[in-house]
Amino acid sequence: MRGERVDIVRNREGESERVRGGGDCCDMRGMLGFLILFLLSKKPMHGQELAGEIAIRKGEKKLSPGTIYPALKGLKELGFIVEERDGKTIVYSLTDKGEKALKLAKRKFIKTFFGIFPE
Amino acid sequence: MRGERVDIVRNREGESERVRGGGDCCDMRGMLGFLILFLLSKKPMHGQELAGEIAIRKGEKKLSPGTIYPALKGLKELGFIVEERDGKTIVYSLTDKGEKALKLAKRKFIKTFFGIFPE
DNA sequence: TTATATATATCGGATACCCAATATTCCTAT
DNA sequence: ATAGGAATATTGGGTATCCGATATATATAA
Repeated sequence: MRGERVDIVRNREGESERVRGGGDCCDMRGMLGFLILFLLSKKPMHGQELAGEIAIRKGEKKLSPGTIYPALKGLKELGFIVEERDGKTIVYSLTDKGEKALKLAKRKFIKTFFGIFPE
Repeated sequence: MRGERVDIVRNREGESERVRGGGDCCDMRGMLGFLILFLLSKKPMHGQELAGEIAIRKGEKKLSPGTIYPALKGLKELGFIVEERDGKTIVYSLTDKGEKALKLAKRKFIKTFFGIFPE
């Protein structure tokens, strides 16, 4: 089926559960640009590397090329990231503008979701 | 203009900056259902109360009725929340199913955004 | 050189998020 | 009873997030 989103999640007993995206509650879309900026701020990466890192964090399959490349293109057009070819790959890193934008977005994110993280 | 999203953010100098949603970086949409479940898990609330709480957290205007009510309707149809009329308002609270879904979603959220929050 | 594998890029389509505007319901005050 | 206000609800439209499929480019291996 097309567009189906499935997660593999480990429950308390260590069994893997197969559930609709976001544990059936909400699909946890969104904030892709934010997540990309955050990850690139820690380490410049190329597209597939980024997709792999996001997959690990989300516990999902890698984002399809139709998701990751348009997202990178958008951030580049906004002037938040720059690309540098490195052999077969294109390594992305934050610009100063991207750093500033990330900082603002982070502040907002933390305020919005305050209390979600266990102390 | 329609659909325009603007935030008011205070910068380091305490001046208020007017920026496109999410600090110009990414619009921070998404996860509305998740945020609603989280807030309701702390305290049952009615629609406008919820919208007010979200506005404070995001530093934005209150979500429009066209956003908050369909979101609540969806969560209700999924069986995650129940409503109880209280005079003029309808108070929403989590069901057991909603609690479970929130728990799973929280786990995923924390894993996805690990490192965003300053320790 | 040619084949293969990987990374990058684009396209069409589906769904979720979100808004402003409008409509409806319900309580309360007059 | 009725007028006003607040909460709730729906509608139409715009954008972002996603997917799978397909196409292109590049490096490496045969």
